[in-house]
Amino acid sequence: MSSRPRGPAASVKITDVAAAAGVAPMTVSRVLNTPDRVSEATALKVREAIERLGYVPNLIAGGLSSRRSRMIAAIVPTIASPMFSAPVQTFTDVLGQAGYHVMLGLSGYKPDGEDALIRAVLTRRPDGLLLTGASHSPAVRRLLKDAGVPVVEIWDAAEHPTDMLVGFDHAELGVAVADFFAAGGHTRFMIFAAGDPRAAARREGFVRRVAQHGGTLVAERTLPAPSGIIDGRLALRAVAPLLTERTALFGSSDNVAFGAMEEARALGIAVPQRLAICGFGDFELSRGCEPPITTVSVDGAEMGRVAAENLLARMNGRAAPRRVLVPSRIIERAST
Amino acid sequence: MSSRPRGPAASVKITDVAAAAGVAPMTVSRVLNTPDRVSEATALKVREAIERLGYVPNLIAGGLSSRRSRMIAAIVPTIASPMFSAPVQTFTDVLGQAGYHVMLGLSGYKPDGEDALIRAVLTRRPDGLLLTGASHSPAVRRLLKDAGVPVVEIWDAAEHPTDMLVGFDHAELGVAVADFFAAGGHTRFMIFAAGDPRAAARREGFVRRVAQHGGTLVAERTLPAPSGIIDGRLALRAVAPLLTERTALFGSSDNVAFGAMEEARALGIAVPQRLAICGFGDFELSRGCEPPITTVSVDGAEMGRVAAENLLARMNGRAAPRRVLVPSRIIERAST
DNA sequence: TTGTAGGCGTTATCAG
DNA sequence: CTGATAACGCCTACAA
Repeated sequence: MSSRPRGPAASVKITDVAAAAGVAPMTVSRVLNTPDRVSEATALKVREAIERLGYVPNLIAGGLSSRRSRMIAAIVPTIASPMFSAPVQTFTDVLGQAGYHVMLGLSGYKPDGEDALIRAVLTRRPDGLLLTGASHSPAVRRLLKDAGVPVVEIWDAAEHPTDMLVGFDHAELGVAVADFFAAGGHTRFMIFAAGDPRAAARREGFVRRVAQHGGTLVAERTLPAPSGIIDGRLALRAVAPLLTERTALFGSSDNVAFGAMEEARALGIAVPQRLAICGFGDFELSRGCEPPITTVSVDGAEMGRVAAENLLARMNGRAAPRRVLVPSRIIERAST
Repeated sequence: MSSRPRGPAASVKITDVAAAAGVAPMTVSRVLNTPDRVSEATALKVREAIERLGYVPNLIAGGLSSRRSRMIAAIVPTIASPMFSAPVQTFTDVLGQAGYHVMLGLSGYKPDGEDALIRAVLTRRPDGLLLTGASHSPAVRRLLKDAGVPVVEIWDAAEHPTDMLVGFDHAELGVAVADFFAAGGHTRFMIFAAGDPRAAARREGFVRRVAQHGGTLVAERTLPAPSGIIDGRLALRAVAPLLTERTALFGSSDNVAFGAMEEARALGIAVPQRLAICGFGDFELSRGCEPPITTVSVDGAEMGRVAAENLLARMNGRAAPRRVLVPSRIIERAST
């Protein structure tokens, strides 16, 4: 570990600016943080000095003193999927505009990845936390409560969120897709579900409802998380021999659905005549491919935006809803 | 702005642990940061106290004191594209394992987005910076030099990087694609290029080489950045009337190439017979679709990994290469 | 191997 | 509206 000699500008501190402007350090601080509490004349002097010296405030010091880090941690399984990159993108944008920075935590899909990450992240004293899903270890829940940090959970709809939640019910969504297929006259069903808890919930709802409709679950495959196009292709290839009659497939994501569709084409299985396909996520792919794929749309970007706004409200001492359910809806396209 | 009363655990500080363990605060610090300089016996006592009190170290305070924030800022245009989400993903993973956290900065595609972001981010005194591309405003270059922070630039191959660079030459890559098409006997060419500087460089190399081969540039379209599947479809539809003879198309990304291919199918234009298509990025889509699309592979994940490692080397006082060129290669598939 | 003193750069608080 | 003072919680540097 080498020590860290910094360049000239980084060593300019608030006292230097204060001296140069002929005011107290506290006045410089005010110019930066609460400009309306400073006379225009002194503010001008101070800003000139800041500019001239190339002063870059040190928010580490500021954070220690004020006990507000102005940082938010966002913990998602991965940003490789639009499922999570979309909310993180808008979350970061909205908070950035409010002067907050986002620390990115990637927990992967191992259940214990999150624990260590949250523990590590709390070390930075974030002013708020974005978590994915609402099922966390008891240790984590206690840690979060002790830390007293506002938390917003997305992509899930637990009855009792840790703190705040912006999400939807995956099982319900699975039910809706089963109903949609049944309304289309389907009696034979398949599902390709990824191994993560949320995909499992969608599967559970779907399978349960299929049974209620008296339908036949011809086959189901569990895919790795996160699952992709190739996973969808392989899964379809594996179940292809069972596709003797008209069947409805619910894919774990639009990528999976697309992969299944491409493999069906390669195998000469007609979509939607012999195989009807519904995806999940409304990725650009599902409406850009040919034929476009029916999917369940949940607005990830919107989830990120609302999560950011609720967190901001909370951090500014305002109230924020504990539980926001975002709408999900089936977008019917040519694949069904 | 409300003040921030924290829970019980957050108020436990190193002095509390020290008292509970019957040692000096400095000893607790050593147990945490340089365990080998502490006897096993005291380390045990301290760890027990940490556990019992639920102590969560405050890295803000530690950072102020040590002048090392253990944070790295990663600034990319967006994480909505695999182009950038892949390197950010591995970058974050590798640094996370080394005890660093990544602050995410999304600069968009407006040229001035980066300036403000870098300025804001330096305020946190990051120990290192990841930037996208190597063309930054003079103001930024000066700011970075003054800050004395290690910087690694990815996705580009400027002759004189700001500090370190892990990338490749986009113009050269455009040339290679033109050569590849020419070797396939093509004489008519098209390109769909996004508006960002790197896509523009690929276009420049491609167009230049096409001319050198005496080929005809039948058409070109500039797409918005970031461009997607739909952009590719629309662009192809616009130029379709010109596709009277066998033509080779270079797309700005695999998404664009895929969009073009789907639109061609919809219009009854045979791929690859009448229209040969090469994409860029080797996204999963290009090898998962039917037919799979020829593409230029650049390993974004690898770029992120190397960038992280070089930054780590530098931060630990070791030497790191100024300029690493990662290989790009054309992966030939059925679309050409 | 462990402890002591002092300061990192800023802001809350109170006084003027 | 402006200033003085005292933390914020930890680590560097030195000493024992």
